[in-house]
This record gives sequence, C-alpha cells and structure tokens, in this order.
Amino acid sequence: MPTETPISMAPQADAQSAPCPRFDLPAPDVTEATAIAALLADPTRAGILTLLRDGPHCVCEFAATFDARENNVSNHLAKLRAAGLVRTTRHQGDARWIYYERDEDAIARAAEALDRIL
Amino acid sequence: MPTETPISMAPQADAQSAPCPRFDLPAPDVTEATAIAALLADPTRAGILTLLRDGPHCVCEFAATFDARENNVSNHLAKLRAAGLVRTTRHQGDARWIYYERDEDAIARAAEALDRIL
DNA sequence: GCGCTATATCAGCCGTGATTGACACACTTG
DNA sequence: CAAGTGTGTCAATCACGGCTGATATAGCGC
Repeated sequence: MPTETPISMAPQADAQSAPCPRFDLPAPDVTEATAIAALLADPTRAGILTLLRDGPHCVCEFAATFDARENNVSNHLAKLRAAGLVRTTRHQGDARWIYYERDEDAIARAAEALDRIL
Repeated sequence: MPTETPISMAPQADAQSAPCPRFDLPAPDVTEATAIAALLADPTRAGILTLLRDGPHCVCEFAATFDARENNVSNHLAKLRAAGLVRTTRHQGDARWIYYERDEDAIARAAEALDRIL
C-alpha cells in the first residue's frame, strides 16, 4: 500500500494506485469469427477467394496459379464450399469443368463477423 | 439430354462449348492477410481483441475470463504485440500490473488487409 | 462399350502451433 | 534484504490441419 501523498492522491481517473482486476467479465462469443479466420489463414484458400473476385474459375486454373495439386485445391474448395463462401456451376458444353464463384452475400457476412472482433 | 437446336449453337458468350482455362493468372499476394487471419483463428486471441474494445485489461483478467493459464495468455499477447495489434502500459502505483490496449491504427490496417481478400 | 479428362474423397504421414510444466524476471511490500 | 505477486520465457508434449498417394466418380469422345 502506498502510504505517501499525505494530502492529495494521484488525481488520474485512468489508473489509480490500487489495481482492481475484474474476474467476472463475460467471455465474448468468437466462434464464427475464428472459423472464418481459420479458413482465411491458408494461403491457397485466401488466394482462391482473391482470384475469384474477377470471375469464376475452375480447379485446374487454381492449381496452376498456386503451383498446387488438383486434389489439394479441391480439398480447399470443399472447405470454402462447406462454409458457404463459394458456389459451383458446371460449364454447359462440357460439364466436366466445374467453375467456382464467390457467394458475395456469405462473404459479406463473413467480413462482418471479422469486423465485429476487429 | 437436350440435343435439339440443330442449326444454331448456344450463343452465350459467358460459357462456350469449349472451355479454355487460363494457366497464366497472376498469383495474388496474400501473405499479410493470412498472417492476420492466423492470429485471429485462435479463440483466445480473438477474445482478447474483442474484450479490449471496452478498454485496457491485464493478463489475469484474460486468464479468468477465458479460463486459461496466465502464461498461455501471455504467449498469445506476445504474438498480438509482435504483430503490433496491441500495446502495453504499466499501472502507475503498482507497476507489476501490465495493461494491454488495442492499437486502433494497426487493427484498422489489419481489417483493410482482410477486406482486400474478402 | 472403352479410354480419357476434370474433379472429388480418403487414410496415412508429417509439420506447424497451442498447451504443459518449470523456471526466470520485475516490481512491491514487509 | 527476503518473501510474495504479476508476468514472461522456454523445452517438451500433444493435437489439429495440410499434404501425399491412391482410389473413386462423373462426363466427354471414340
């Protein structure tokens, strides 16, 4: 206990001479934000979302651009799809080619969840 | 299978009958965004940043709120500090207590980096 | 039908990162 | 000064997630 300052105390309201930590603070719910951040933490997934901003692309294009294997790209796209951030459309004329495109509504909601903690 | 329309092909310029994938797309630089996303992907760190929005807090408050150990909280805070997202100030009167606070400028830049890929 | 292509799925391995447990440091109080 | 408190650091451990390699499916052309 600081027993000096016989007349005037430290007048700061910001931090007094006795710290009183609060142990009953409510823990904020960050499950949604952390799930999205975990998706964005991978460079391949982040690159895919960025590349998709100028239109749909197929798996082989991602694989070539990021020097990754097609199955790994497909795995990353499956996670983005499970989170609802991307959709798939088949190419008419050759339905083997699956084009991925952004779900802008879901991505906007994801950005809001991140902004809620930033 | 719709095999009709014997004369005219599908006239859409959006997706023709022959896909031509582009293999020379530039790979976007996502290093900054992925680094920040990796920080936010941990629930303790995300919770710390959220809790700090209503003012500075000390290590023991985080540990109590998230039911974590002080040394682990200190580890997470060290990473947030290394990224420049939080600052430290010592309590005057009892300098053992280290209060963490948000660096709003750095956090705003982090949010911009994430918005750049979302 | 058959082969070929584009994509998807999955067990197993492996590396990164969080937690553990112990210790060290800085500061205050007696 | 010593004891106690709040925090930081670090080797060892452990768990989660991406990669590998193989296999599977769907659609196209012959």
